[in-house]
Amino acid sequence: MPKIVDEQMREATRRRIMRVAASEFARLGFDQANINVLAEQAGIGKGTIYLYFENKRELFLAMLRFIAQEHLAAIRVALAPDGTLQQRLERLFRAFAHLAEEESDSFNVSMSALYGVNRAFQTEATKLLRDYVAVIALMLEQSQARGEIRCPNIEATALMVLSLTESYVLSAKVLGQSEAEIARQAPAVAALILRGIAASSR
Amino acid sequence: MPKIVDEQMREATRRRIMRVAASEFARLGFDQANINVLAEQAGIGKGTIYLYFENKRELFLAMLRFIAQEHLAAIRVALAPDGTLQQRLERLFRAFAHLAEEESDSFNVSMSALYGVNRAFQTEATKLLRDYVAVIALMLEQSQARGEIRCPNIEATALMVLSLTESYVLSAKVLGQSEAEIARQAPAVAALILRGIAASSR
Amino acid sequence: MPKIVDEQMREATRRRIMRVAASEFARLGFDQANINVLAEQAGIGKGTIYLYFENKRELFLAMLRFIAQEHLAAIRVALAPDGTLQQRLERLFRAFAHLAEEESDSFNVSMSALYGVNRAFQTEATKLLRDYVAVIALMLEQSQARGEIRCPNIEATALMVLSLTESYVLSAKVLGQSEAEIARQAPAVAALILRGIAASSR
Amino acid sequence: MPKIVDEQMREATRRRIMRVAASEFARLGFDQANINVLAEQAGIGKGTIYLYFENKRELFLAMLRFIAQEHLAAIRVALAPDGTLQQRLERLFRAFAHLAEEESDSFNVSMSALYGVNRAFQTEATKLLRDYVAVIALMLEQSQARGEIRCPNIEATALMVLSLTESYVLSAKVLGQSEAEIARQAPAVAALILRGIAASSR
DNA sequence: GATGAATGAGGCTTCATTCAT
DNA sequence: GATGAATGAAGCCTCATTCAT
Repeated sequence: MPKIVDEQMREATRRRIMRVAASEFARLGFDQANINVLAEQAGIGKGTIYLYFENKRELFLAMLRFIAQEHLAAIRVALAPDGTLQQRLERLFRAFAHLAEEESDSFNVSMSALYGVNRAFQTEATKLLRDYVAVIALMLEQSQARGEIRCPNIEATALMVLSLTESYVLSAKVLGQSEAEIARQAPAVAALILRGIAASSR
Repeated sequence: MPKIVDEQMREATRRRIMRVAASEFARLGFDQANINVLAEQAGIGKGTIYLYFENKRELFLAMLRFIAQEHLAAIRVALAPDGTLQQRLERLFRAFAHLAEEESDSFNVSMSALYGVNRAFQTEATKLLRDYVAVIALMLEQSQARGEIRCPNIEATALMVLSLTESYVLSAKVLGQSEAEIARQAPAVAALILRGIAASSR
Repeated sequence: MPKIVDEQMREATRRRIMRVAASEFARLGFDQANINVLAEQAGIGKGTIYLYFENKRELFLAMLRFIAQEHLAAIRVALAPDGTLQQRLERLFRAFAHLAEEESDSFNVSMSALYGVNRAFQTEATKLLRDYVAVIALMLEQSQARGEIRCPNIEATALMVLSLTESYVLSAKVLGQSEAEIARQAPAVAALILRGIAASSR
Repeated sequence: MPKIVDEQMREATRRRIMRVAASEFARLGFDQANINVLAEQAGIGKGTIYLYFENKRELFLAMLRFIAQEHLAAIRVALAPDGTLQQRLERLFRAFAHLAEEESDSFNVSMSALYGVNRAFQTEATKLLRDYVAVIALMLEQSQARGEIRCPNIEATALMVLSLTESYVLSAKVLGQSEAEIARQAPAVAALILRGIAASSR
């Protein structure tokens, strides 16, 4: 029995559904997104989705976790312990700018889940937010260990870093700036953050 | 004819509906919010809502504009030209922290419209975002005229101020911090912003 | 007390409502016609209609009887005992052609009530149909008394006269003929009927 | 795949819906007819109707075309080139009398669409009216070719034949005559028409 | 008497979900 | 396992009617 192949097939289909779901949910929001259309775009039958996900809500949550993992992976790469903190922050900013442009679907869905009103998903979104904060906190701890900064409240600072980075990118996008334009502001934003950290530690 | 009284009555009802609508839309999102429930909570008949608003969408937009005005008024008060720029930024931050706590419904709805995925309202939300940015830009211009700062790109800086303030409050709230806790961070955040402005102007 | 004037006023308003009702019912049908619009067109308040008619249905029926009376009056004039039967039939045909053109609202409403599916009004419509038939039957009796025709079944013949005349005009109108074009066919149709009567009496 | 069977099933359901629709629309008219009731009577779920027809209006139109086809078929049979023109006209009259009795639902709906006020369907109804006229015109042409009649305006004459036949049957029915009673008048009506044609051709 | 703001029953339609094939 | 035809709950909105002014 080609058990492994089947398992791979199954996982591939799961991902295809989630990929399409991200696109549709980003385009229309949770309620307006249509399972039938989604199935059609994934090239499978309506009923098939229910063989992979219990219901629409669970599909949404699975997709949310899936893209959060992808984003976290991208963030981890950006925050690799190469170079100065300033450089790492710049890479983080550019990573977000890139996600917002290249993975705008998943970026939008993610933002919407975090800051959107749909309380049905707030619990899950908060968990994801904590994951993001944790990754950044890890970087700050490393920098502190290296003596680059002195930071009394790592968690709050990590949150500050995340929220500034994220929301700056988002606002810039809403106002119509291109990825290149946004990326160009990386040094300034990174510097802003660094000084902020320095300031708040006094 | 008690024309004036009637007009006041009508406006009062309009506002009651929008207030309830803000609550429901904040709790459930646009699609899940139910006009029947909304009417019930406003203490009026189902059909009555349609005497005040053309349809659900128009009600949402009217409510959005209404709370944006209220928030803008609060922001203008916070940014009154008293004290130093640092102090004005602190007041701005506290004003947002206060809105997020006391007017959490309208704050959530507003955030959701700005950053949520519901593209149906993106055009309107962008307009409102520009209003917020304009008010902050005005303050920056005043500060520049006074020689407090030197700021090559007022608009971009205003956006930075807004997005940092807003998203910091939002994230802190999502992570469970109280208004008092958040407000305590006002000086640090304001300082962060100020240094950021100084940094980016060099 | 200006009782009489008031009574005249009241009757005038009643007629104005019915006139507007005929127009709206003809344009949209019973269900699609809107009482609010109707009131507006009649220049009175929504509630006022209910001071003159118990409800929408009763308004429709009253209007139906009212226009039937008008049409019957026109038919009686056309069938005045002047000239030959052929001439009277021609006048009848032209009267219908004229009604269909000049009073197309009431003509349509009338036809619709008679032949439309809305069984809610069929009883009343049947009564009116009998009135029409009776007027024509009277003419046939007069003609028979004068020896113009010999007609074993007056009622059936009257029905035949009415239905041919009416439906011919209606069909011609549906196919886009003008009143003048239709009226030109009066002699032919009258002759057709006359020969038909002669034929069926043998 | 049982493609053919499925296709037959689908067509059967489509027809069952249209049959029930004819009944309900005939009983209540377009607006008063209720999709829920209709579905219940067809023994299917509410939503199922929308798998077969886009909306209520389209269902009505489809039904209208469907019964028009059936009636046209019956008319064509009646007008088969057997016997004299008088005989063919008698068969036409009896066919209508039969339809009015046996298929009273579809007959009523058809009449209502043709002569009712619901302008929403007037365009379609006019098309159908032209089809009826065309079939009769064909017969008249054949008769003319055979030298049975001389008819300068075939179309107008066909319309005359149709409207007399149709409306005579309809009126008789409204006045409560049975199919048998109506059918008995076939020779008289046919003769009437024939003489009419002869008269108008002179 | 006249008005029109308020009401809420009612209906079309959508769409997540099921289940027989 | 995959499918999609069928389902029916749910919701927006209209409009005839009422009634306080």
